[in-house]
Amino acid sequence: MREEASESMQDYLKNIYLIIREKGGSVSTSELAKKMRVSPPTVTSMFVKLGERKLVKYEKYKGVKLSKKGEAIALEVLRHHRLIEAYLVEHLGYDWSEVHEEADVLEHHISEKMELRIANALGNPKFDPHGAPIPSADLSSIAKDETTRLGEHISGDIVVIERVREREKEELQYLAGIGMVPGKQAEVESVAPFGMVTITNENGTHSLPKEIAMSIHVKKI
Amino acid sequence: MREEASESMQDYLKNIYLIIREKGGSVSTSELAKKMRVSPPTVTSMFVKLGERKLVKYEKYKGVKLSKKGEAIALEVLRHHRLIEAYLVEHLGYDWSEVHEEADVLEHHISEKMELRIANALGNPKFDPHGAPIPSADLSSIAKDETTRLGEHISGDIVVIERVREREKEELQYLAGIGMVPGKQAEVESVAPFGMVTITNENGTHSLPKEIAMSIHVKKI
DNA sequence: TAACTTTATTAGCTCCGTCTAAATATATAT
DNA sequence: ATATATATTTAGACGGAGCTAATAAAGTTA
Repeated sequence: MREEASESMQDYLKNIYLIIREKGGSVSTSELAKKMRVSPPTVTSMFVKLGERKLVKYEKYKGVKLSKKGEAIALEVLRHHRLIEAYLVEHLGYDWSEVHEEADVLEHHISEKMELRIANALGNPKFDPHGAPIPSADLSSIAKDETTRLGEHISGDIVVIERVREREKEELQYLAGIGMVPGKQAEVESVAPFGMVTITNENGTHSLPKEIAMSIHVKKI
Repeated sequence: MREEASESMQDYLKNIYLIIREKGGSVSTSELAKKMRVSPPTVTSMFVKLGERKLVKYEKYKGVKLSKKGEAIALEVLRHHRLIEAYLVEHLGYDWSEVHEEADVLEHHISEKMELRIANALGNPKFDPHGAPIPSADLSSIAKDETTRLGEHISGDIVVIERVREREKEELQYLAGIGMVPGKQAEVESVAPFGMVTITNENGTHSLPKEIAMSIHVKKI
């Protein structure tokens, strides 16, 4: 499956998928250029190439959407990424916050066989250590997101953390340090006009900038 | 360390190292081209590039030798390769004969941190599942080869297998099937003039072509 | 040693993924 | 509605790693 796309193409497909899953619609040149830290012309030329290979539907000046095949490749890479993250935490003693870079590389290089063995060793998990859903082996499904963002809540809400989106390692380490990891509870103390959220949990009271609060997926209880 | 060389360069360095370790001297263009399945001009241009980067000493028409730095990179990659092979067998249930391809890819993509964790998980082994020595973490040493080749022995010799060099997966599977794996014993029944070696072990009597017999490292007992 | 064979190098091309600078489309604001 | 600002694409270049065809050096043999 993913052998039909180069490592670089796989990366573009994965990032297109992630952006669309988060905001829907299509992905623009500049959006992707920023996310992948390449120049806009590089993205344009990749859009053309992916379009020719029918991995993407590309309309000039209107961005791309994934084709069925493109989505399958994206899901396969994402499955690898998240399984690897889980494996590194469960079996090699990595910390939750430091698995991302390693997985970002290895996701392109493990075989089908290794994917299977890793999944088995983990008991075919449905979520990775950040709480992100792992696509199923047949790439047919991925758990639907039924969470809200911490940044959308109001004073008094008590929530349980379901997922923390991938961010800089230092930010994740900080969150881990204050107990804001999947499975833990927190109560929203207040929300400042500019979006700063203050919460209290078993570790005390902490304030989080809006952007961070929007990266924390929760369920109200 | 190895970040100073591209994946492709790492591969050349590793293969140069392996050839020199086996036969000494220097490595010729055609030798390496054959081993790596690329054309001779491709090898020549890589020799030039590695020479410029001082990873190799290249003399026109006389092949290459590794520099200190080139050897260190080769050893690092080899350490990765063999640790990964060992890990796949010990922790992910791979068979001895099927780990090579996976390791050949992953050797270039694991981080220092992962190398360390894998080595620890394995108890810092000195040999991989084929019996090949694993370079030490500081790349200063690699176990000296004190074995002979099965193909060098004569009728009546009883040997214990120390190592089976990497070959085609099917060949390794065959050898595993007849009990010719590191740790097992065998007696040399006869050696035909064209080098065919016939041995008897706990699985019965088997004949091996010379080339295979030369890939099996043993110690006489 | 001269002729021939084998091995290695040079020349020049290709594809991939990236870039910058210039041109053009689209979106926004006066 | 026009001018300006922003986003996107086109044009053209580059480095990496590979290839084939042509040339040249080294090695071998008569």
